[in-house]
Amino acid sequence: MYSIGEFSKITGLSVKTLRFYHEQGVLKPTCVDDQTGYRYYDDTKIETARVIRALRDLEVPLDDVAEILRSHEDEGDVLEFLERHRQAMEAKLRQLTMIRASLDRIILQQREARRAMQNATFEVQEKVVDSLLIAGVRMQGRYSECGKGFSQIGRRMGRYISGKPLLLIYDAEYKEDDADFEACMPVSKETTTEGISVRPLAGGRCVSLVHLGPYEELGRSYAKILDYVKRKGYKLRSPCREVYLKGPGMIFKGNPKKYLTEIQMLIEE
Amino acid sequence: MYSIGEFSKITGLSVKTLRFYHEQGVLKPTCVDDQTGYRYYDDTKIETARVIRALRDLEVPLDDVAEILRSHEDEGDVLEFLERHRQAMEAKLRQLTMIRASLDRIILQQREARRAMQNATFEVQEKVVDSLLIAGVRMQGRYSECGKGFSQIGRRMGRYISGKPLLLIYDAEYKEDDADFEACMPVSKETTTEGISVRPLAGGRCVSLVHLGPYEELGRSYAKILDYVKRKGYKLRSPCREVYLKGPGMIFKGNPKKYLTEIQMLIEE
DNA sequence: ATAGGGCCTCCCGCAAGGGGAGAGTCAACG
DNA sequence: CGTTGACTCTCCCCTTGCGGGAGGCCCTAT
Repeated sequence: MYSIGEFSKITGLSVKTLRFYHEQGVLKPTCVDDQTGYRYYDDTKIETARVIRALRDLEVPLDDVAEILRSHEDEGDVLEFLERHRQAMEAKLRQLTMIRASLDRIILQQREARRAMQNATFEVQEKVVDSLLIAGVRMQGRYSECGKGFSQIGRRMGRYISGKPLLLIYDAEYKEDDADFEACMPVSKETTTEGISVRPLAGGRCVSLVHLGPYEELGRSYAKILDYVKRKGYKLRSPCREVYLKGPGMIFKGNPKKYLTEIQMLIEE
Repeated sequence: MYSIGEFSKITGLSVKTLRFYHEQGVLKPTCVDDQTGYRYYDDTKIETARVIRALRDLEVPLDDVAEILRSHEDEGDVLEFLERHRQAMEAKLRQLTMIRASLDRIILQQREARRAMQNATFEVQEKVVDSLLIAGVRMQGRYSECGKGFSQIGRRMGRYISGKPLLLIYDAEYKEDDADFEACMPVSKETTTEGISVRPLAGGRCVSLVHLGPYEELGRSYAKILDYVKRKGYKLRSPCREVYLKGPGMIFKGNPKKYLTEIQMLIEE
């Protein structure tokens, strides 16, 4: 017979834990001294303790452990128990996997936003953009409505999004209330989804300007880039693009004064 | 201004949760009526509530949420916070993955044991065993020591184990104290590991007998199978094999009277 | 006799709320 | 103006699986 301290050293379960297991009826001492209340364990309890440890290491709830130990005679019950527990673990695992994926997306997004902030010159530049596969939702109305389109794409294509959201603007002139535009996300996989157009978007030479500040002040940057285009005598190819390098994130709305938006206007060569 | 019930419907956070968040200082009402203690929230709190929801959905601890909201000005801090949180989630995920793998192994083992119990005839049979890839630890001493070898293989090769443990017995005659044997596990991948020999084990025609009962009684079945071999005039090929169809499991020691052990003796053709 | 360690019970704490009791408040309806 | 039903308040206990500590009893050795 072992005292609780000795038994604790043998099994690796803390004294507190052993008392708790006694209270819960999971692992009862072989005998308890009436006078002193001292708990004593014998050798057969070592095996029981090992079983409990094994099950707890598998994160089986203590109540279930107790039940397993009670109906231990029939090994078939245990199998079904374990299968149910596996289901539970699997569910947790799926949830954690999704959380990790979300975190990865958010972190990547933040990192890119930070890099974009460092690289931005806030001057008109000429560059070549690659063609890329996009998923888009064409909309009419106010630009402020475009969030709906982005979230629709996010819900349907979440796993395949591979870049910054962008807006294609089909109007030749600025319209406030009845604009014609398309909310787009670069995607890595060509899937067919109702209401969402997945297709390649052609690249080419373009003039580009990164705008720092809230969307209401985009007009200032448009003026700057259009002035540049006019001086150079370039001919524009519709639609014009806005790439949201840094905007309201998935968690924080952020500070609009720090939003970064790249205006891209493709030109004919 | 919204009452707590209205705000609850707007944000999807329960009234209880809102009161709790107030108590924890995570989301304070815009004002509280001195007389009645009623909490009132304004529109700006909706955004805060959304942020909290987003972070809680990512299982960020409430204390961290509070800290994030306090130091919300600097978005860089948030990024590091999220990276740390990702680490934590990753650790949990790894643990869960290991638990799931263990559960899978145990469940599969139990299922196979059950099937083996149903299929066993307890008569000597002749059959052909396939060759299979094994990981083995050669040992000298008592058979009861073989558990060490199996657990060593389990620790090193856990992921690749693809079948029942088996023992190769190199002695020509029965030895008690100084037996020469090898604890083996079928594995799916040929890896090199110190102290463990991974190699293919040749198959072939063999006589086989499934033994039901504790290992101490194996002698009875050995007598039976050797008698059969002698009557048939077969010539045996060393080593002899014991396959542990059902023995002490990873959780339960089980009932030795229900242990199933298959004795396989390969014969020359 | 006393000192030191071991053991006992009882209570509080953790994370993130849920459930409910008992009492006070608000808004609408007759 | 009174009442009623819905709403809200605080306070307390519950969850899981223990850990920490207080205050007190027990055992053995010197």
